[in-house]
Formats: sequence, C-alpha cells, structure tokens
Amino acid sequence: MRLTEKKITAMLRQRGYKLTPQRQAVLNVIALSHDHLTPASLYERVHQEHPGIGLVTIYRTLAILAELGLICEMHAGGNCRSYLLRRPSGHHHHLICSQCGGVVDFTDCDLGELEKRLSAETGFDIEGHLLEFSGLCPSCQRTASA
Amino acid sequence: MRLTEKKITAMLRQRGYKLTPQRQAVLNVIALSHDHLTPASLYERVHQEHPGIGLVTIYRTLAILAELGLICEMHAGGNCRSYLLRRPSGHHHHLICSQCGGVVDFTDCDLGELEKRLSAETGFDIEGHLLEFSGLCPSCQRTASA
DNA sequence: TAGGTAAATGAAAATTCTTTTCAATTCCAA
DNA sequence: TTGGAATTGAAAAGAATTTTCATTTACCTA
Ligand SMILES: [Zn+2]
Ligand SMILES: [Zn+2]
Ligand SMILES: [Zn+2]
Ligand SMILES: [Zn+2]
Repeated sequence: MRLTEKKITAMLRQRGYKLTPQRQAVLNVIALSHDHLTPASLYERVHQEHPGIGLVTIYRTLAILAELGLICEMHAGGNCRSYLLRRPSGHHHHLICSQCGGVVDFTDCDLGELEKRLSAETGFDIEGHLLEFSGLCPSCQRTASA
Repeated sequence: MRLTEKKITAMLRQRGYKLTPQRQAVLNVIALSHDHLTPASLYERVHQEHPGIGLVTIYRTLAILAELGLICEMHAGGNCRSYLLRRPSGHHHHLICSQCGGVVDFTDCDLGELEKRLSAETGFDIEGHLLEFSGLCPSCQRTASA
C-alpha cells in the first residue's frame, strides 16, 4: 500500500464514506497505475483480482473520487472518460504517451502571458485552461525504432 | 450561403461525396453557428427547419466533416463530442465561453519553449498538444453582473 | 436530357455506455 | 455486540451511438 492510498482512505472516511474491500481494490489499481484508465479498463484490471466486483462499483467509485478531486480527467485520444490518480495536488497538466497511455505530470505551464494577451484581445474573462501534450515516452520510442 | 460553406461543398464533391439537401442543411447550421454543437443540439436546430432529417444523418455528416478535417472537436465541459466548423485552416486553438458556448479562435499558442523543456526533462518525443481556454465572453459578463 | 448506378437516407434494430432501482449485505460508531 | 445508514451486485432502465436494410436520390454518362 502506497502513501497516496493511505491519504485517500483517510479522505474517504473524513467525508463519511465507508472503506469497503471493493473500494480498496479499485483504489489500489488506480493508485498503482501510471496510465490513464477508462471505466472499462479499470473494471478489467480490478475484475482479474476480484471477480466479484461489478462494473457498477467502478462507476460509483470513480464518481466519489472525482467528487473529492482525487482523480484527473484525461482527454487524449478523444476520450473524456479516462482517469488518473491526481498526483500533484496543485495546478498541473499531463504529458501522455499515445502508445502505452503512460502519463507524466508537469506543474509549470506558464500560460499567464498568453492568457493576459487573449483576455485583452477578446474581452473574455478567462477562468481556466485545458492543456495536454501527447507523444511517445522514451520506452515506446525504443520499441518503435526497433 | 457563406464562403466557407461553398468551399466545403467543393471539398465534399472532390472526395466523391454527394451534395444532398440534408447535408446542405446540416452544413448551413454548422457554418452559421459560432458555438460548439453536440450531435443532439445540431439535430435540434436542423430539425426545426427540416423536420424530415433524422439524427442518423447528423451523425453521418459529422463523421464526414471530421474525416475531411473540416470541424474541430471541443473538450470544454467534459464533452468530447461537441463540434465547431474549422475556421482557421492551420494550427489553432479555442477560447470558449462557459455560459453561451461561443468560441473564439486564436492561432499563436507559443508552446514551443514549453514543449522543448518538457521534451528535455522527460525524454518524450512530443507530437502534439491540446489547449483550450474557458471563461466568460464579454456579452455573458454583462449578463452575469446585471 | 434520360437512365444507370453507386451513394445516401430514414426507420428500426442492435450496440455500447452509464445510471437507477432494489433487496440483501456490510461497515462502523455507539 | 448491535442498529442503522451506506454499499453492493444484478437486473432493468435510459441515453448515446452504430448498424442494417429497403427505398430513394444525386449526378455521371451516353
Ligand atoms: Zn509509452
Ligand atoms: Zn496550467
Ligand atoms: Zn458567452
Ligand atoms: Zn498550439
């Protein structure tokens, strides 16, 4: 069990959510994974170890984690329902490998200047931004060139 | 009929697609709209003028437009199936009003430096990026403060 | 300017994907 | 322990999207 998972279980309890074995199993898979997971792929992984756990529980657990802000939503590959454990707690973005789905976080997006300029040019009151980079991770680059 | 729509019908023909009244109606709505539209909202608008046109045709037309690269996919609001006519033909991004859905394009994202830095730090071979700003357009700001 | 033909259409059925319902079970604070 | 609210899985319901198919239509060619 990782530190991140401990923190999460604490947060769950804090909000009155129970810590069931099913949730632990789902959390474990999410916490240990470094790629983004769809409900279906998460279910697949969880199901291997715990065949009793249903897809409904996956959806419900994802809803709770999203509510608590513990997971990040990914958009790579045109999929709006792919999630990753939130690792840096503050503002950050993701670099996603288009081959293996691996994700690396980065925190300094430096979009302040651009935002100011756009705001001035368009009159928009800018509230937020979505930024993601995609490419090939070092490991997948080797595979590709082999 | 706008210039953009003329170009589009030409591209359609070029690829062997027929120019049916149904497609013209769908194109017309997309070309004249400045907000992003989901298949359902597009259907709703098209249906008002042309009640015979079915939702299936909307989906099929969207698929063609996407294939030809004539529409942009939006991610704001967690919806991966919201589209907008592609206005600048080159690389560009969007500024989206979270209230009315209006979209403004901008072309100079200046992410080259950041991309270089991330590439050096992570070893990723970066292929592309997704960038969207969201906020309130001038008109919706007035409504909000009233 | 017909006529032939491949493409397109709409309705309905079939697939996904996601949420709701509900009875049975389980966590956990007292 | 035990009471009670929260959670679970199965099944049903609902929403979104795709496929199927018989019929119609655009548009190239003669
Ligand atoms: Zn990779
Ligand atoms: Zn940022
Ligand atoms: Zn607006
Ligand atoms: Zn860009």
